[in-house]
Amino acid sequence: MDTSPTFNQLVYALVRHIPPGMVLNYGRVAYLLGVPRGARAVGWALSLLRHGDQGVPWHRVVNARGRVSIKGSPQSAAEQRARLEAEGIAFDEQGYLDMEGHLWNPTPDEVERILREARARLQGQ
DNA sequence: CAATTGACTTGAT
DNA sequence: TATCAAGCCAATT
Repeated sequence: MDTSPTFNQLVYALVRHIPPGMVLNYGRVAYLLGVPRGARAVGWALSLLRHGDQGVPWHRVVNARGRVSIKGSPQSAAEQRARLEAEGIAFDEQGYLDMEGHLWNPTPDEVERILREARARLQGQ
């Protein structure tokens, strides 16, 4: 059996560490996980949380253009925006937020630590 | 195992 | 700024 963590599990592990009031875009999450072009897969992973987010602050992940990017569920998109605004992130009249001032930028060390403990915790599940 | 699915990204128009 | 086409990816069918 392959007990190594799936990509999705690592996505959740990293996203769980995004501080309130900070955001990350899909592409950056993928990059930090070592899959530079896996942005789309990150979106897929987060979409699976639709039925229960299990403490994963999915609302802190937006697209590279700085906008909420949830398709198919207007209510979920509205919820994401509301959660971000509740954390102090403002949106302009066109729905863009300030990525420049709220982009979470963890040190490589921190990312490595997060992933290491995630692997240890998920090992053999 | 091939096709399908999306909360993606970039570059061009 | 809005659209569109391509390229990419893990998970699901």
